[in-house]
Amino acid sequence: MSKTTIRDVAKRAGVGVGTVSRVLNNSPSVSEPTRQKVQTAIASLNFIPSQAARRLSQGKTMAIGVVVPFFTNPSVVRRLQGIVSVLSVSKYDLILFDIEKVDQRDMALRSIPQRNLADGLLLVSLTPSDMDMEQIALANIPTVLVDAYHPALNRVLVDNAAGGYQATKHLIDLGHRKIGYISDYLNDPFNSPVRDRFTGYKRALVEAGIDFRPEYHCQGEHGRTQAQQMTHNLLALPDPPTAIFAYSDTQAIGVIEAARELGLSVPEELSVIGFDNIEAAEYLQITTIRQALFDSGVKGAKLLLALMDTMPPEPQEILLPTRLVTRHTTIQHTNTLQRR
Amino acid sequence: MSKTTIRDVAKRAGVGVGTVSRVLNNSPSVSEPTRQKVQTAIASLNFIPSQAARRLSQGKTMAIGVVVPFFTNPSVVRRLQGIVSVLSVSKYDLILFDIEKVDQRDMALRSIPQRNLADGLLLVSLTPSDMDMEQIALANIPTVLVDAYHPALNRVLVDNAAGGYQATKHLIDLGHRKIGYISDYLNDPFNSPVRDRFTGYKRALVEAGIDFRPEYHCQGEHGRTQAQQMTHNLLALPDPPTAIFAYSDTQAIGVIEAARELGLSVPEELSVIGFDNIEAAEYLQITTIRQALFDSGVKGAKLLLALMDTMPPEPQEILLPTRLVTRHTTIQHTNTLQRR
DNA sequence: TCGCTGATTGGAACCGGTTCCATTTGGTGA
DNA sequence: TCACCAAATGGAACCGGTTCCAATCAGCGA
Repeated sequence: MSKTTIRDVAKRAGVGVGTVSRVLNNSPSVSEPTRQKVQTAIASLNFIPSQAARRLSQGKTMAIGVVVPFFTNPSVVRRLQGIVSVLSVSKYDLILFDIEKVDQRDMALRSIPQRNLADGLLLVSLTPSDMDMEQIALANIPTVLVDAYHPALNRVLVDNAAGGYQATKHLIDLGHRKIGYISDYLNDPFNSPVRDRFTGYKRALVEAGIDFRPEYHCQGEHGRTQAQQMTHNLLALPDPPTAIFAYSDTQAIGVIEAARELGLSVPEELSVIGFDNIEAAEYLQITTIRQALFDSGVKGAKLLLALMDTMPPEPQEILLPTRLVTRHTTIQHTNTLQRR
Repeated sequence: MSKTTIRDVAKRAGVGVGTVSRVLNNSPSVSEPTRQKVQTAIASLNFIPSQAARRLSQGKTMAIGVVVPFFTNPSVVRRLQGIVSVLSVSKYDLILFDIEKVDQRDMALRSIPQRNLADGLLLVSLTPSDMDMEQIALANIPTVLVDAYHPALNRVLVDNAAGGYQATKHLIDLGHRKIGYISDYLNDPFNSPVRDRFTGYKRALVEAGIDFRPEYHCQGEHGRTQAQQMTHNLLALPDPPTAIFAYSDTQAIGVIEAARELGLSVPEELSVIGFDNIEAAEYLQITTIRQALFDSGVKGAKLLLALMDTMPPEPQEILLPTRLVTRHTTIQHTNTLQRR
């Protein structure tokens, strides 16, 4: 079927292959009558040029690789939506890689740059190790990190420390002194936001003259049910917190579910603040820290496209702000209310 | 740079290019000592074979194209997650195409099959026209529709008519007689589920001896706010419905918001049932019709992979069932309750 | 009329793999 | 010792575009 090649077209049109190629690429140095002849031949033969051949001879793939962890995570999806919105109107194809397991991570981050099947790379919420970095540098392929940091790479970052601070400050301003923090594992080398938000949390406490209480910090796998379990642990403490800052909205939902199970009303008996402002947070009226998820994808993709034209020597950094969104899961703390 | 080719490797290892190629492809007809030599050379030269060249000479792309409309739609995302979960552990790369605008649709559906940059195609929630079909047939590329129908194509379908029936039946069983239906435009040629669910809705009414009232059916653009507006219209009728069946959970959320604005309590004064069972429906405790979103993606991707091995002459069809999930937005209708 | 220039055009070489055919080598049975 | 066969290997041809250089041609000034 589609075995018609540029040579067939050339023969049919009575011209050389070079001329056909020129017509295909809109080269200005083809006379109008010739162009007509070739185009007629192309149409009558139903010819479609082979991407693969073009890629090989040009050395360009016209594709951008997007690497995403845990494609089920709503905030990752939102960032990806931003990326897609930019790339779908660009001339580049989008090749999507999903990393679900830790061991996939290393393999992928090492092999993807090398297979040179993409002219550019976007890594979403994935902090490359120095070893990964080596492969990326070796491949010499323009790369942008979205929601991840490496000094040698271009990046779009969210000010997570500020966000953590805002969240905690909000609770403090509401009169809370006993504030729990539920998060992913702090020592995950590939997740730096978790540490940044924690830093903000502690800074807000210190500023308010509140001692950090290690037992108020729970860490575990990311997820709603895990957060639910951690909340049960927190609230079972002899002196439980009156407010909980959850690392993500997904986890905040788990916190709220745990409270419901314990018969605690939110926010009257327990204030809860999340992070991300995913759509569900709006539906559930969860107070949260908004970060520009969609926009981080947009910015990252645009930065990459710009870099692919002219690679600046210095890695670029775009820092996006966070903002408190007050809804109905946080409220003024009143000492009079007896809990439990 | 990554300009090392198979010939460099061959020279370095003191063998022929054919042998290097054989080593790369794990051909059994290479002696162990030779394989060692070649592998050493590969490692020392830091050689990575070029995908583009391989694709050209093999005539295979090792990629699957996935075409998705409105990538912001949660149910589409969920299906895509299913697809990704299968493809990310396959040997195929995933090329993602997003179609946001109607005019993109035609262009994409016509050009994507032709550019033969993929060995297989998955179309999600996109009903191809006969003209599109022509292009697909012409390209002779294995294709599977997920949540869309065309007699000539393999497909994974959800029993939307049954789902529409279940939803309506549920409301009827609860004693409702005045049941609104809020949906996308019925005459959208590319959206067949909207008609199927409507069919189920009417069938349930007929079976129960309830006359279909055209004024109870609102159609409009898909979306939460649009549904919100339509609900206002419905509830402003002289004899408003006591229950509303929304075409999607997203729209059901809009319905609930409209009810809240009007001071109507759900479900006491207005029962609401959605469709899809997206995650937000669980959080919000919305009664809905569950369809296997994620699973439809999984099934579609697996079907495609199977087809790419052996293409059966007859188009395959997989029909997935729907199931009522009762939560807290529907309740027994009581005539005693005076509305408005 | 001739030489020169710029605009078109033809087509070989190339991109970097795979494949297949020819050749070499080692081993086996008679 | 020789014929024969299977295993291993070398390398030219090929996949289908692009690119660049050489060739042709028309037009123009001298």
